[in-house]
Amino acid sequence: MSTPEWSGGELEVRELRYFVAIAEELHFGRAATRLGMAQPPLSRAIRELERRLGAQLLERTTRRVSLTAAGDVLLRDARVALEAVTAAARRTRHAARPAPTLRVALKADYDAGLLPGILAAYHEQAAAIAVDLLLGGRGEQEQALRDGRADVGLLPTPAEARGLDVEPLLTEPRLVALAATDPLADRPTLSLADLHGRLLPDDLPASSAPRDLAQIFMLVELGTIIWYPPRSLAERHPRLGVVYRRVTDLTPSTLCVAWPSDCRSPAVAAFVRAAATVSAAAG
Amino acid sequence: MSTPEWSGGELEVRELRYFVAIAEELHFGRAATRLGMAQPPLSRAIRELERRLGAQLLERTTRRVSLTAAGDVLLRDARVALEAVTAAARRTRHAARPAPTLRVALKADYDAGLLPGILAAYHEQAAAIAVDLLLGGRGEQEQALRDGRADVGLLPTPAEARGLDVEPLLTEPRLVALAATDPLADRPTLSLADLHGRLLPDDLPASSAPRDLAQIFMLVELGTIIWYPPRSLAERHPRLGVVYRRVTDLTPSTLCVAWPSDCRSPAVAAFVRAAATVSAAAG
DNA sequence: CGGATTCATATCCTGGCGGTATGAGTACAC
DNA sequence: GTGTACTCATACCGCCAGGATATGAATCCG
Repeated sequence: MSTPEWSGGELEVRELRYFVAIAEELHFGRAATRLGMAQPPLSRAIRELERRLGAQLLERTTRRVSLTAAGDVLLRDARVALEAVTAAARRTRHAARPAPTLRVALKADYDAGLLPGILAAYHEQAAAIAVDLLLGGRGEQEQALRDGRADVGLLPTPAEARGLDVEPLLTEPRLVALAATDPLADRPTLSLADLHGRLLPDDLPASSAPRDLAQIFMLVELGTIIWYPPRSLAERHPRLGVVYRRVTDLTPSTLCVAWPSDCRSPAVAAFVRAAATVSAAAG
Repeated sequence: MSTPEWSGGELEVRELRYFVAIAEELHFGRAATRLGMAQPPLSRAIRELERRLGAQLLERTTRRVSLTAAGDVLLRDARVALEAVTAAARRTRHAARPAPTLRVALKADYDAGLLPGILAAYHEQAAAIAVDLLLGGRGEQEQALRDGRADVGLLPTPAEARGLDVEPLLTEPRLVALAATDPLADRPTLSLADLHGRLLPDDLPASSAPRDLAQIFMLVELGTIIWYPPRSLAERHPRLGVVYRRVTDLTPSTLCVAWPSDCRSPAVAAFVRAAATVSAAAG
């Protein structure tokens, strides 16, 4: 049962990149420019791809290009496959370095104070190697783990865990951060209904979205936004002009350790063990 | 941050296939034969791959080939990436068929009797399309889901859920199937300790491993092996010469519905909903 | 020490892939 | 309705990537 439904040649990474570019641009000319090539060979490559798959991927008139159902399927799967290929290259290049490191992806200040303990426990283990910290914003940890830039991650409840193994470490409530001058700041406890309609950091347009804690604090102090940090983060960042209040019905935040599910590296295993140990001791 | 750590060209599917073949054979000549090509171009391709990755993948003397640490990393990741590429092709080809079907992978008799109900509930939904059943042995369901031959699976507690989303449907105890003539058959209840040392179907060498229920039953009746079927399966297969007994400390079996985690097909969603509904009604 | 085995090197050649020039179909202005 | 601009398809050319064959070099074994 090596290859039962064989209906033509082999998919190639180059073709997948071409197709993704066109599917995203829906325009052969622009896609060709983005790929750094001319339009005709691109047209021909897609036609060849369609022939080999026995599937029409794009509806095209001379004025409009659109995806077929099959094209939509390929777009999703091609992105996943390309990600896997680049991850393979990145991980291999890293593994070949004279002294490979354990690359830990995390979001600054979202370690619930566990990081120093975890690192200490990790370094005591035999399988431990040097650690590189990879700081990133919301969601970048998952991306880094999937595309091979990181080996293990420390992150609050991953939304998109596809391809990752996850181990929860610590669950803690989130608070709401308000301007001290906010009318609601007088009340010791709030509910989500009280906060309905308030802007969160993610609600701002990308151009003015805050990129770090200092920017978030400024916007909170001004009353532009409110913010739901985990309790441990709030406790470590007392700040004039900003108050924290409990919110009765706000879902808590769970700090997790995550790693690519096909990973067999002893260093990653050691890190996960260390994290589990420290969280058990803390919990 | 398009491609920060750029250290040479692009990995290609062809090269990954070459590398996997060599890594598995650890012999250039045999790998070349398997790939249907001559040995020299294969050697050159691997050398080029190593140059582009900046990583030595294989230690070779004229008499022995072995994987380096980096090669081991690439072998794992290349397999995953190749699987993703062939899955993309298979799914696209299937989606392009005039009337695509929902391909349900399952293990015969391991549906806990839920399948008819699930199919009925599924077909009542608007998003339902025709169903193809894909029967396979242990572990083949996961494989089929990952490589694009199946869209959704019904399977007992998947061991290797990498890249799959899983929803548990029904947990039920497993029993032990014994020859009626077995001394232990006199006792109403057993423990794992009583059965220590007995052969299970998986313990047999691949050549004589049973491939279906009839073969398993024969071996059980002969006393060659014992077997741990889920209760619902045992109930539907009473059989002369074989008795079922409860085992106090045997882990139960959970029937699950599983699907590729990046899937957005409405037909799959409908099937999962139907399965959840039926299992809730049954539970 | 000689033969067998196996990976590397040298050289040739074909076909795939990209480029340029041009055709053809469609939307839109007026 | 007709011209114009836009965009995808076709035709054709040229280069080099990648495969084949022949041979060399290194190691193991008797």
